[in-house]
Amino acid sequence: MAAEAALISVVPNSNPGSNPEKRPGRPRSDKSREAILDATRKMLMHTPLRDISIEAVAKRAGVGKTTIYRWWPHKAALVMEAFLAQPGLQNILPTTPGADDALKVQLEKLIRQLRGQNGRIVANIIAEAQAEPEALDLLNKSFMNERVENLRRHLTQGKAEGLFNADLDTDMAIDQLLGPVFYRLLTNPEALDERFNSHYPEQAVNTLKA
Amino acid sequence: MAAEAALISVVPNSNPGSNPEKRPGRPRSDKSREAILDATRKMLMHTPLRDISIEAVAKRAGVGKTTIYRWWPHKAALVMEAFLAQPGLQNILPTTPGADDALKVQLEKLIRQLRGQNGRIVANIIAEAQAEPEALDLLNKSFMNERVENLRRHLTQGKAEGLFNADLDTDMAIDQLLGPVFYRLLTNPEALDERFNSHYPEQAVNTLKA
Amino acid sequence: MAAEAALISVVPNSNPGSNPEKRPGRPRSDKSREAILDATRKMLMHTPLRDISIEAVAKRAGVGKTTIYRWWPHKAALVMEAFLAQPGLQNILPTTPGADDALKVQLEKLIRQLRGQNGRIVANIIAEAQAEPEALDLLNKSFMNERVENLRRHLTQGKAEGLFNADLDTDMAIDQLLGPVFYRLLTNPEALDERFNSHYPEQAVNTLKA
Amino acid sequence: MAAEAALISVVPNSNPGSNPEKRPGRPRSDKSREAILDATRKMLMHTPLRDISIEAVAKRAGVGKTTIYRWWPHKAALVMEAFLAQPGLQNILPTTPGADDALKVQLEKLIRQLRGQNGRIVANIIAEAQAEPEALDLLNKSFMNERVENLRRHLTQGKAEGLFNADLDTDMAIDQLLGPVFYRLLTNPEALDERFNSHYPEQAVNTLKA
DNA sequence: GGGTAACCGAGACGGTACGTCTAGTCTTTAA
DNA sequence: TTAAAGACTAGACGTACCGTCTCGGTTACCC
Repeated sequence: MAAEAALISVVPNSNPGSNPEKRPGRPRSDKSREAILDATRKMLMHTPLRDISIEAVAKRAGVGKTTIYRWWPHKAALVMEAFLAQPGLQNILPTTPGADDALKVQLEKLIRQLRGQNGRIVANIIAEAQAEPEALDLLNKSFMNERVENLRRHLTQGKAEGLFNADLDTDMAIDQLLGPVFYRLLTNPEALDERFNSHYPEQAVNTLKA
Repeated sequence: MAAEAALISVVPNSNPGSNPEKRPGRPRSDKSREAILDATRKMLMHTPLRDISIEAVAKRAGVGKTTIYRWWPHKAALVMEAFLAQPGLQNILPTTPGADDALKVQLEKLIRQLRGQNGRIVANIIAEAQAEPEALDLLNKSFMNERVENLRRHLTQGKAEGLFNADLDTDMAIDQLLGPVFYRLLTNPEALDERFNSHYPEQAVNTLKA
Repeated sequence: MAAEAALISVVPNSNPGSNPEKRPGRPRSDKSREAILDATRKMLMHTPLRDISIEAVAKRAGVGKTTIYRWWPHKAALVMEAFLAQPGLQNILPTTPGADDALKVQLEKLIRQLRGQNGRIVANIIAEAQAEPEALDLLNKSFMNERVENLRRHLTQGKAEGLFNADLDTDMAIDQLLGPVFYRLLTNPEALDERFNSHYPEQAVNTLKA
Repeated sequence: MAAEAALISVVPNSNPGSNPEKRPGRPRSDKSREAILDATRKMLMHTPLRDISIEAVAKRAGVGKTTIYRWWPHKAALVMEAFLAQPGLQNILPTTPGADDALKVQLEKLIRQLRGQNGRIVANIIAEAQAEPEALDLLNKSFMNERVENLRRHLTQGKAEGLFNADLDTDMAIDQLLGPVFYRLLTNPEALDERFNSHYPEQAVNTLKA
């Protein structure tokens, strides 16, 4: 739910008005919107993002191209909405007592989310974002930030508790935790395997300890 | 020179035979080859990889499109050869006494190489490689591996010397060192700044210490 | 006008609906249509059909290639429409009293139309049609048939009047009249000269007489 | 045999010198020559002339492209030699007593030669020749002329015998006989059928009679 | 028997055009 | 009045051939 809200606030024009339908003119077709997102989702299953064209999405959705261009500024925005609005990508975490355990749980959850199909899609979104600076922002806002902030919270707490060294650079520590995961995702995705998932969080968090 | 050799062995057909020219037919034109790589290099200076077309490279190089397609299977392969065969990307490192210092020096060198223009290009190559599995291999073989192997050597040595914990997973440790660098490169390139360069290698290597 | 109508009914999609424009979406651009036909006509003046490329037509007309491919299935179809829709190719004949004179007039008119530039174009269309069976149909429907039918009418009438032998095979007689004209056009175009025009119709029609 | 001689004298460079092999250098390879003509013939069986490329002929014949370009100036020249040098295309006619019968026999022979596969090829050659003036000459010299001259001989004889009107224009009469055949071949090849063969020569020759 | 000349195959070269696809924009009708 | 449909210009894609060229070699003749 948090994800949904964040997404909506991020994708411009996604919901044209907060008040329920007060604007003049023909209203947006929800059928088209769903058809577009559906088509996108289905194509993401078996096609690299690079090879998905607005044109193809429009054709598959039975919709004019303009309808897509009106509501989403980039392919990246469309894909992000289609992708993130699916179940299993929310970042709801159980509350755990220790800051170190919380970090580990967060990392495990992330790795699990990035394995297989979904991982490929995220990798492709990151790739796409290299040529579309706005998309990079969108990616950070709709996917990265909540993970980052969660890590930051626990790191700060851990520093306060003396679990981690007080002069540890928090931003850098966050990147030390997340970096290896995305590095594998992008340069050697098969290495993001079960073994990695069961050892990496432990080793990564422990090396940060005071 | 090591880079050159590695590259040649990696790009298929780049050197058609190891014995000096025994094949029939008109031999490959070195002039064209250079013109193509030159044109590619120049376009990389000011254009995002996504917006560089084979067509444009051919035109700028004064060469037929076929000549490019004959020798390079992808845009990624072409770009990789053009980019990596330039000076300043070799990974020649001064020999340093301690394994920990050696690791830091390697990381600093890498960060310096990935800042600015070159960093954008590498990021774009990684992005391109997401849709072209062969290109990912090529990237690993021609750029990543020498860095990785260098780190591995020093990590192994460090473990032998008791500098690092003996049961540290070396592969994972390598990714812990490299991951954050590429993670920033891809998701927040401005963060790959001077400050990062002067603190990250120290902090990263130290957290690995026994 | 008859030619125009015939042509339109023959070229598929040329007029997308018989009712005057009720479909959604942007309507076909008449400006583009005219520009394309114009460009084609102008290129036909000085270039053999074989050397006219769709690409060049598009460029000269200031039009996207797709627009041409959307509306014309072949180069032959395009050329045929461009060529036949020009003035001087309609087959309006003065009514003459005798069937034999009518035949002569029709042949003279045809020979005059096929001399010079226009003849070359028709010859090229016939040539093009050898590799494109659809184009052969189109040629027959839009150019040949009206001449053929006119000849048939007068031959039938002539047979009824006893001017020609009653058991003359009409189809064959038509080909006996037209054949030599096209034969010269294709194998010896210079022979389609003034002398031929002033003697052939007379001799051809007379040999058919009872 | 006459055909062979005529052809050789027509295709330039086909026999590089009149004296039998006195020149220095490696002599022309007859094996390659045959392979090229064979390959061409085989491709003509099932491919429209337009879609036969020199490149493909060379590959099929196991021959360098240059070898073809060295000896034949056009595709049309190559095809003409390949096609005409096959059996069944010589125009050897039994001597018949009457000039009118001789004409009929010549026409029947021609129609039989132009039915089916061979007819398509001739049509394609005529088509090709529209864009290649030299080829038109070659076609006339190597195929048309002997038929034309045969018709002329018999027409002249017939006029002398009083069988045909003395002031009949011979050239025009020739075209009246041949025209319809080629006209059907090019614009309506299915009409070149058995029925046509059994009626046309009779009707055509008879209409010429005094 | 060495030199020279013309041939041969292979195949790379700079080009042109193909017909398709996609990007974004523009111009209608439908709601 | 806005949405949606679909035609528009522009231009890259990767492929097929064009006709030319440059190799290493071969096969004759000529001295």
